[in-house]
Amino acid sequence: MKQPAIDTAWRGVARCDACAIRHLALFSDLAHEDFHRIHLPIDEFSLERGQALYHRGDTVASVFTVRSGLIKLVQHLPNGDFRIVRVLRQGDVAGLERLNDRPAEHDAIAMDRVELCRIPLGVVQTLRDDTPRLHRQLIERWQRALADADTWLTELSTGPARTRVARLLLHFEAAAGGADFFLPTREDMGAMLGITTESTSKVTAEFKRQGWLQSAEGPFVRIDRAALSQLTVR
Amino acid sequence: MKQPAIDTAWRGVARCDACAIRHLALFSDLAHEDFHRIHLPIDEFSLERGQALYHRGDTVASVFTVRSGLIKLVQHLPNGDFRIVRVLRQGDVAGLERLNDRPAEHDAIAMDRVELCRIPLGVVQTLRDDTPRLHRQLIERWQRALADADTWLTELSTGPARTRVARLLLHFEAAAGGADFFLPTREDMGAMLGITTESTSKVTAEFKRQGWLQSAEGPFVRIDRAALSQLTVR
DNA sequence: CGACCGATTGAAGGTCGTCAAACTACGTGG
DNA sequence: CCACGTAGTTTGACGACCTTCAATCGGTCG
Repeated sequence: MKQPAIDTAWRGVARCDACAIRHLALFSDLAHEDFHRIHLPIDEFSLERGQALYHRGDTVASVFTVRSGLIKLVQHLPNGDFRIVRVLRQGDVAGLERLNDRPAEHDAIAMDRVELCRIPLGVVQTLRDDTPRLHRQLIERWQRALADADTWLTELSTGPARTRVARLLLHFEAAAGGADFFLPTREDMGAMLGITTESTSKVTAEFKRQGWLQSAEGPFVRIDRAALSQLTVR
Repeated sequence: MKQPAIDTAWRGVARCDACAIRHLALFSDLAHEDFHRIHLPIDEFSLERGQALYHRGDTVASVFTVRSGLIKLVQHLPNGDFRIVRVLRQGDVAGLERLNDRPAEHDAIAMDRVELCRIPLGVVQTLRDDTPRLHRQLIERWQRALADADTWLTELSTGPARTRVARLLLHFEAAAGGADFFLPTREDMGAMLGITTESTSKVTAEFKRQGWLQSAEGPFVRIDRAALSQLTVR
């Protein structure tokens, strides 16, 4: 379960100004000239499912941008319980709290194959104070993370199990832009919803029998949005 | 239930540099000269229990500092369910999202008598870009709000009801610096914990019978920290 | 093939939600 | 001063839902 943490396939120094997901990334608003001020290397790498990007308490000198795949932020309780408090996807930044010189607050674990960029803290810190555009982006990220957190509490941790699962599926579908999406393990879904793995399995199995949840290519699924929406109101 | 929102006892223009809780407030790091740059009036006012500071969707041109009392941030679901996603106390800032020109994301309601300062957005915005100290404070607040949100999800929305109530009580006591603290209504506690008012009442009543929760002066209570801590581990 | 991991299913028991009633504290008005 | 109304708390009975424990199944990888 516990991985030694980050040390994986290196993919070479990234060229941010030619980045394919630049419009989503932290540096989306930077002007061309701003990139000349980046001296420190930004490299691309990837993680396999289950590998840790960092652990709670770590003080790595980087933040990370998710290029593809899903990262779960996990928080543990002294008694062994744990919850997934947030899921990061394409364009999100992992390790924002490091910008304040605080140790990481969660374990960050890959939910499937994940591609990332490592951005040295120094790069962000120097750019932040000079370029209002980056600055605005950072605030924006913070804002979004907080709004997400509230949504999770309100929508995904409230009501009976079937309702929560339905909301989670609708959420993932919406985040994928309405397309087929990656269905997490039952254990992970349970940890997001505050219910057991078994309960999650029973509900998803029922949804499949009803035809409201169908598997598509690979680990992807598709849902009957209308049917599941019904479950969220009652 | 629904209050017309903010319009109450005005207490006069506040003098921030002489503020009694300045060390806790948003402007704590500002130098004396910075205060001369504040032209817009900052006024003090208060709310009674149940009154709204603002509602979801509002676009008031202010943020607010809590001088005393407790403010709950409430989020509603289409089906009528709702959760309290955070509680603001002395020194906290309400309406941070307004700094990004976003409408308020919650209903902000006084849990008891609350004293506040209204800070016009303009004041914060102009100071923010010039003074790194205020800037750091803002990031700091954001960070804390996010950490709080995660804690609530992990500790207060996980496990059986008695465990959650125990954790909530310990939380409130810790936030009060170990002193006697204000015990919210059962309904509010339930809305924080994701359980019903009745369940909350049954648990707190049992705690009282056990002597783990005793009422002190007025609406205040005191707890047996050791006993309640036991409940959080099992 | 055999081991392992995750998903599924079932049975049993406990917890919690629902519904309803009684009780307390408090403020209003007769 | 007391009656009454209101709002919040407590309590109980009952049933639904969820957790727990355990077994089985399916697929993947060595």
